[in-house]
Amino acid sequence: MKVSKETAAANRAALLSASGTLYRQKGFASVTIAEVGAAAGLTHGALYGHFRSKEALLLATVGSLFDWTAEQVQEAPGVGAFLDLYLSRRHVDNPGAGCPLAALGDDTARADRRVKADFARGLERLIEAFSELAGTSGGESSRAATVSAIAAMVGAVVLARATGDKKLGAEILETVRAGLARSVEGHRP
Amino acid sequence: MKVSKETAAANRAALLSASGTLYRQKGFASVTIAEVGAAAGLTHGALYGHFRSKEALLLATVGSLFDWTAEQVQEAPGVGAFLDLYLSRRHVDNPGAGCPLAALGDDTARADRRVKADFARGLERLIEAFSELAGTSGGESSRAATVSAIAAMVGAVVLARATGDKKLGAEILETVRAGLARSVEGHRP
DNA sequence: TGTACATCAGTGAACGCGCGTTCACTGATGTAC
DNA sequence: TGTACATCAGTGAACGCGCGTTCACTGATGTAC
Repeated sequence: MKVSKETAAANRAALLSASGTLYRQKGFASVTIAEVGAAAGLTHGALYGHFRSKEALLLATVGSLFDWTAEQVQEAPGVGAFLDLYLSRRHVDNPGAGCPLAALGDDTARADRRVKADFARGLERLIEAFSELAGTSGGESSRAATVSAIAAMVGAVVLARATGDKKLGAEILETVRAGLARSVEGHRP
Repeated sequence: MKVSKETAAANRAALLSASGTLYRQKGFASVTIAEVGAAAGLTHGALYGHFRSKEALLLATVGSLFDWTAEQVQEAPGVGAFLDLYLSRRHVDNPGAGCPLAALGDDTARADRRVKADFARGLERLIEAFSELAGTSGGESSRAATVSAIAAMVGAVVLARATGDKKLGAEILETVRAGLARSVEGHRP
C-alpha cells in the first residue's frame, strides 16, 4: 500500500543505512537485495521503487559511505582520542559500524570506477581532516606524515581483523597506536 | 578419460594455482568453480575429483597462499629492494600475482576460522622474515618496528588500489616507501 | 470542512539465469598374466 | 615383451536452489471539488 512521503523518505534512508552496514560486514559481492530490504523492514520489491537496480543501490550507498571516517575525525576531541577509537578492539569487532576504507578497501579495488572515485574522495577528505586535527600546518611533510599514518591505521585494522587471533590482533593495534602517538607528538614542537 | 598420475598431479597443482590467482583478483565470494576449472584447462566436473567441495578448494588454496609474502622477503636481496617491489605500481596493478595479505585481508576477516588461522600463520612468518631481512636482532622494539612497517605497507597497497587514481595512489606508495626506508635506516647504527 | 477518486509506495508471486553439485559415461593408463 | 582388462581422471548433461528483476495487485495517501 501507499505510504506517506515522510515514510517513503525514511524507508529510502533505511535502505541506504542497511546496505552501508551490510556491505561493510559482508562485502559488496555477498549482499543480496532481499536482505537489504529485510534489514530496512521492507520486502525486496520495495527496493526497486527507490533504486533502479542492485548496481544503482551500490552507487547510491557509496556516494556518502566513504566520508564516514573524515566525519569521525572532525568529531574527535584530539588525535590521541581518534587513534584510541580507530585502533580499538571495538572497531575491529564491529566492521558494520566502522571505517569503510578498512572494511571495503579490497572490494573497492575490484569495483566500478565510480566506486573508486568515491573512495578516493573520502580518503582525500580524511587526509585533510586528520592533518587539521593533528594541528600541523599544511606543509608537504605534514601531508606525508598523515598519509603514512592513515596507511598504517587502515593496514592495522585489516590485519587485526583477518588474523582472527585476539593476541596477535591486539599486538598489531597497540604497536601501531604507540608508534603513531609517538610520531604525532614528534611533529609538535 | 583417465590421465597419467603425473598429469593428474599437475592438474591439481594447476587448479590450486588458478584459484590462488582468481581469489586475489576477484575475492573469495566472486570466484566460481567453473572458472577455476577453465583457468586450469579443465571442466568444472574435474575439480570434484580433486576437492570435495568449493569450500574444500578454498581451504586447500589458502593452506599455502598466505606464505607467499614471507617467501618473497626471503628471496629479496635487501629491505630496500623489497620495499621497492612491494610498494610499486606493478604490484598494485597485479593483485593476482601479488601479496595475498593485501588482496584478501578484508575477505579473510569475513571467512572461516581456518582461513584466518592460515592468514595469521602467513603474517607471523612475514614478521619473522622481514625482521631477519632488516638485520635487526630479535628484540621487542625490532618486532614492533616490523609490525608497524607491515601494517603501513599493506595499508598503502590496499588504499592505492582502491583509489583507482594514479596520482593519489603513486603518492601513497612513495610516501610510505620513503617513510619506511628512513625508519629502517634509523634502526641501523 | 467533507467526500470521491486518482495516485503511487509497497507486496509477493513469478520469471529466467547462473551457480554448486551429482553422476552415468568415456577412453587412456597401468597392471596382471 | 606382448596382450587383455580393470581402474579411474576427466567430461558434460542434468539437477535443485537462490539470486536479481518484473509486474499485477493492494490499499493508504493526498488532492480536486
